[in-house]
Parts: sequence; structure tokens; C-alpha cells
Amino acid sequence: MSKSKDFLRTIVEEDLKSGKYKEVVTRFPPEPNGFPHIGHAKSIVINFGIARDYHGHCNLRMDDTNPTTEDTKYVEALKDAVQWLGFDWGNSVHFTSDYFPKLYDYAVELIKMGKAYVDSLTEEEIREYRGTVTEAGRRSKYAQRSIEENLDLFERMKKGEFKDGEHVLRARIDMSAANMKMRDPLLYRIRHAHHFRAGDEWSIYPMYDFAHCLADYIEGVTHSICTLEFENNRDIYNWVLDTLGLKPPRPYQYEFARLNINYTVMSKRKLLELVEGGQVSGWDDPRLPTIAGYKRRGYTPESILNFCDGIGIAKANSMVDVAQLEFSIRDDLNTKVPRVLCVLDPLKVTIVNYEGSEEIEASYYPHDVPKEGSRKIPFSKDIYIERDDFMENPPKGYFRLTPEQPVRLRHGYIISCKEVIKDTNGNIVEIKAEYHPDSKSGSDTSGIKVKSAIQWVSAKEAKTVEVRLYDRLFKEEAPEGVEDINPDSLQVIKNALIEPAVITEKPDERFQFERQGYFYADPINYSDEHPVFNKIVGLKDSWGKKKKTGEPVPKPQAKKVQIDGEVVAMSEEQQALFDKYTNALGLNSEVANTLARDEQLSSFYEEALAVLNSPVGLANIVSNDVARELKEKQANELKFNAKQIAELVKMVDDATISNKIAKQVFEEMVKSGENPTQVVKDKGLVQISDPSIIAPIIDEIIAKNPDNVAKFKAGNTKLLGFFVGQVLKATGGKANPKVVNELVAEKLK
RNA sequence: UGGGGUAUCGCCAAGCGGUAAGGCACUAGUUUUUGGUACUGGUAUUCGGGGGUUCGAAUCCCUCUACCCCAUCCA
Repeated sequence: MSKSKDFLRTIVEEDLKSGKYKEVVTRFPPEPNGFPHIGHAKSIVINFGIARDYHGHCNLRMDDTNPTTEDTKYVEALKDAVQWLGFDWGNSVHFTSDYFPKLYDYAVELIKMGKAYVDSLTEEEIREYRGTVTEAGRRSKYAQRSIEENLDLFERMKKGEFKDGEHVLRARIDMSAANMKMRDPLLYRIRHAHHFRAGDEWSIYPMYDFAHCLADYIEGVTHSICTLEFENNRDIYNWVLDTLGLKPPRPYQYEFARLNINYTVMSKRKLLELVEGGQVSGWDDPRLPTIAGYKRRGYTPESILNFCDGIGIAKANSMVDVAQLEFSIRDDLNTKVPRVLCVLDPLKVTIVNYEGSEEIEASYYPHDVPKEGSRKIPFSKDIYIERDDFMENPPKGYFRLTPEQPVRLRHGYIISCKEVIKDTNGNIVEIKAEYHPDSKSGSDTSGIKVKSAIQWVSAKEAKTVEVRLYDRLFKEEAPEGVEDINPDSLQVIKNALIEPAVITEKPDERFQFERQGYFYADPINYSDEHPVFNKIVGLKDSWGKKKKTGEPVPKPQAKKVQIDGEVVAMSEEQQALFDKYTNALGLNSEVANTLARDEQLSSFYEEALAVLNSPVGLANIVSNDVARELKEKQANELKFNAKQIAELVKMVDDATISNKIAKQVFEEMVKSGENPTQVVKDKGLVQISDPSIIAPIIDEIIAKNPDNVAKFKAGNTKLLGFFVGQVLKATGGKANPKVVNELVAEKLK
């Protein structure tokens, strides 16, 4: 498998390789306050998947720190989802509430360290004191309480001596932090509420930011993977663990983009609204993106798993096309499921020249699905076909039955339309047809060519079934709420007709109704007396698509105009420097701009310039490479100095080394702080410019890549870079690229 | 507006200085007793915009733009 791995797996692999952890431990930590949806599935697949791939384990942990919203019924739904997807959480499900005593002790420890205090501001005051994104907040006067007082108050909070909201425990961090989350975050609040597991034992409950990192630590989690909106919380995560000085190893948090799918909603709040508002029949309504919904609809766990693998993991907010999900389920079911005949909208057909009855042996699977199994389909003179499959005045390209065009009854005979019977309103109510006796499927000697084979059922033996046709719940690609609901998301067909074997033999619970789609025997409402099938997904329909594309699809797609914003003006000193650089030293304006605007860079540059009079060469390396290092570090933290950079540039000026090698040497200097001359000497990096040495290498490369030579000669000039790259690789980067370029160009002419 | 993120095809997504992977969707054709499947081909001279460095930039530097997250005693 050359499938590239995602950034999380890359991190995990590195951590394992470096010995940071002996074993990888992840966790799936939902809050049990709602039904899991396909976004959770993504998280489950990531967390359990990584644990599986790297032979570690993944805990299922209920993050139950808020007693007012959580419930045990959600715990069950969550367990169900994980299990259904095929993952194993080991011996037991974990609960953050199990750690409440330990968490309390950690909080006490923080208080003793002077790192946490009991605050008694009101909720509004706390908000007010926090400041805004642009203004610093200010600390509460209660932050001055002594450790003893804090300890006492906190203990009494625990004992339940105070009312809800009277006090909170806060971390003492920084009320003016640019990251709002770090402005003395709340650690505990008072809640005289019944917890679905802890009962009434506690009157204080830990906040997410305090509980989550510690729960991870307690469980020995190594990689704490969550969604993007927790990026800002990572600082607290680290603060708590670091401040407590816990024994390593400890977990680190990484974030990925949550899943969005078009034409659906994924937020717990909106899902709850739909369920409570009665827009859907419950958490397991087949139109919902809940796991329970997909399960009820007939999706397989494999299809969800494949979908999650297919969409990848990254940090960019994105909206996945439902078509991708639909592909996953079709792709999975295609090779698994029996094909049967079902008529959704029946049109009576009387075969006037057929008498009696017979049974036709028909395979459940098409030729390209390597599965065994067949059933008998009854045939007689009275049958039903799909109303869509007959047209009196067909458009061009219509393959089905018409007054002029015969059609094959799937697995059966070819029939021709003889007469169209209509009611008084002109609606077609029946077709009189003739069958061709020598055209039976498998032993056709009629020589009649038909364009298609259609589904049908024998009137007498067919079973009546209810079929529920589901479509997307919303008509808008990015729905806001109930106003965007698709009014046709559910169509119930009470009297569909299906061949009897489906009901009597029950060869499976999922079927392909030929030419229509995949269907699932509803696990709740299905009974032998009243069979009910849910449409999982339709088959791809290139005919339907072709019909629709009658009207032109206009694509206004105005090219987006990029507006360039104002660049911040330079200060006077910066402007003076800029002028000096461009005028006296001959730097181009971009380089001069970079240098002049950055104090550290310009002084570094000046220093190097004092050693070596090579203004342009120095400016380039300082404004590009040194700048990169100075982004993360202060000048005095660098392992190399201006003098060494001057030395490096001198070698480039001398043509001792090429620019490419200079970069390589620079990297080494960043790491070790060694002198450039020494690095060049140690690694033998002196550049090769002698054509007589380079030429044979080029010949070799050319000989090895005849295809690319041909492509190049055919006009693919990009390949020049390929050849140069190869030669440079062969020489360990030492060949003089300019010389190589000229030589290659010449040889390939 | 301060901070933190993210921009590569219609939708996802690889790529980490040397020929712009792959999947979905779309499209053309072959096979087909499912207008399904399978198979074959076509789909980015270009990586949010503009500059710069380099023989060579999606990748390094500068700068601008757009979008997302943060001011719950939710998670």
C-alpha cells in the first residue's frame, strides 16, 4: 500500500520511533448528552483505528462532567455505535466521573501551589472581568485569598455548604493572556444536581478543561485527539499537566477538522431540534446522519468505515459531498446483496397469447458477483411492470417498452406491446402485449434484439409490501434549520409489488431491487404480514441524468477578484534603512523591505556586512534563511552568528560551493553551530563544476530514462528539472547546477 | 479589532526544493439480459493573490486576501 498516511499517524509513528512512548493509547471521549452521528464515527475510526494500526489500545470514555445534560440512555447509544462499527473498548467503559476523587485531589494540590483560587464573583462579573478579545481582563479581588482560605472554601464547596454559583475554583494563569481561554479558567463549579452515575455524592463538578487532560493522564493516554475547536484549549491542557508536574510520560493534544456533509446537519443542537420538533420520527430516523439512523436505514458498518477512510484526516474545514457516502454504501452492497424484482408503481400488462403458468429459475446474483444462490420466479399472463418502463411517445434514446419497441422481462421472455388501454381521462391503465415463446432467457432463439430488460412481477403471486423512499432531509446544501427541510424527504409506497421469494425465502435482509436501488427490511416495522423496506440508496441512474440535462446548466462562476489591502507604512527609521539598502547597497526592494522592517534581521545583516562586503549575497540569505530561524527564536538563541553567515556567503561568492550546498550547510549550522568552512570540509561538499566529470553522469541518467527523454523531446520541457534533479541527486548535490543545466539542455537537444 | 488555525480540480485529499498522487463527482468509449457493475481513456502548464530567493518553488522568505475557532459556571 502506497497510501499516504495522515498527519496524526505521522506524529504517532514518530513518537513511537523516538521512544517517547512505548505503546500508543488513544481514547474516544464523547459527552453522553446526545446520539452519536457520523461525525462521531469519524472520530471513532481515527482513535480506534490508530490504536489498532499501531498495536496500542483505545479507551471508550464518557466525558460526564456536566450532570444537568447527561443521561445513561446516551451512554448506551454511544456504546452501541462503537460496537456496531466493529471496535472493542476492552474490559470496561471509562467514565470521567470515576475520577472525581482524584480530580479533587489534583485541584487541592493546585490550590496548595498557589495556582488555583476560589473566586466569588457572580457569573456576570466573571464575564465582565474577563475582558474582550482586544482588551485585557482584570483579576478578581478574591484571587488574593490565602491558600488556607482557598483550601477551606473549596472543601466546603465540596461539602455542599454553598448554593449553586456562589463560588468557583479558578486557575491562576493570566488575565491578560491573548488566548482568552487562559484568563484564569474555571476549574470547578457548584452544581447541586443528581449525576446519572455519581448520584448525589458531589455538589461540585470539574470543568472540561480541568477534567479532560487529567482523565487522559490517568488513563495513560498518549495522543489526545480532538476536533479543531479545541485548539485554543490546548494551552490549558498543557498548563494543567505541566503545572502539576506529573510524572511522564504524559499525553499531548492534537486536533483535526470535524466532519461536515452537505445537505445535512451535524450539530447536536440541531439534531435534537429535529427529533423534538417531530420533523423526524426519532433519533433513528433513516434520514438522520446519526449512527442509529444509518443503521436503521440499512447502511453497513463497512460502508461507514470505508467512507471514513476515503475522506481522509486533515486540518482544513471542509464539507464532504453526500455522493461520497452514497458511493461507499453502493460499493459495499454491490458485491454482497441478492438482486430481486420489485415494482414500485405497477402498470398492468396482460400477455394475450400466454396461457397457464410456469416458474423461472433465476440467480440472485448477476454474472459479475461471484456468489451462489437462486430462486424461482412465477410467470403468468397477468403481470405488472413499472409505469416508467412504458411510454407511448418515447423521447429519443428511450430503451424500454413502447408500441414499436419490444422489451425483455428480466429473466423471462421478450414482449411486444399490442394495445394501450386508457381510462376516460386518457391515463394508461393497461397494456395488452404478446410474448415471444422462443425468447426465454437462457434459451433465446428468437433473434429479437431488445435494448433493455425490465423488472416485473406476476400478478397472482406477487406480494404487497410497503416501501419507504428516503431522500435527503434538506433541500439546501448548507441547511440552517427547519426552514430548509426538503418536503419530499420521505415518500411511502404502501402497495409496491415484490416477487414472492423475497418474503417467503428471506434470503437476506438487504436487497438490490433491480434497476432501482438497495433496500433494507426495516428492523422495527417489518413483519411477515406487513413487510416494510427502507430505501438505502438508489442505483446510479445515467438515464435519469441524461433526461434532466435538457436545460443548460449555466455557470456564472465570476472569477474572484482579489483586493489587495494596504501595507502598513514603515517607520522613519525603517524607511531610512530601506532607502540605504536599495540605493547604497543595491538590494532589490523586496529584500530591503524584509530586512528594514525587522529589527533583528537588520542588525544581524549589518553585523555580517561589517565582516564581508557582499551586500546582495548576505541580504538574500539573511532575509530568507536567517529570517526563518528568527521567527521561532530570538537572535541570542541561535547557534550560529553573523560572522559565520558571512563566511558562508564568501564561499558562495568564491564559487567554492553552490547555493544549493549553501542551504545544506546552513541547515547544519542551525543544528550544530559549527563553522561553515568546517562543515564543507567534513562533508566534502566542494562543488563540482568540471564538465568532464558531470557529463558521464548525465549520459547515465539519460540512458536510464528513455521514456522521459522521449517526453522531453516531444515538448515536455518541465522534464529538464527532472534530469537536473537526478544528476544533482547522483552527485549528492555537489554538481554545479548551472553547469548541469547547460549540459543537460545541450545533450537533450 | 487581539490570539489561534486553514487555503492544492466541482467535493475530499497527497505532496515537505527536482515530472501536480489517489478517491468521489463529471465525461467519452468497451463489456453487459440491471441505462447497475467492471474495464479503458479524458479531465489543475498550475497550488488563495502579488512580490522575492534559487539553475529550479505548491514546498523557503515577505506581503496582502478570504474563511473557521475563542469573550458558557457547555464539551
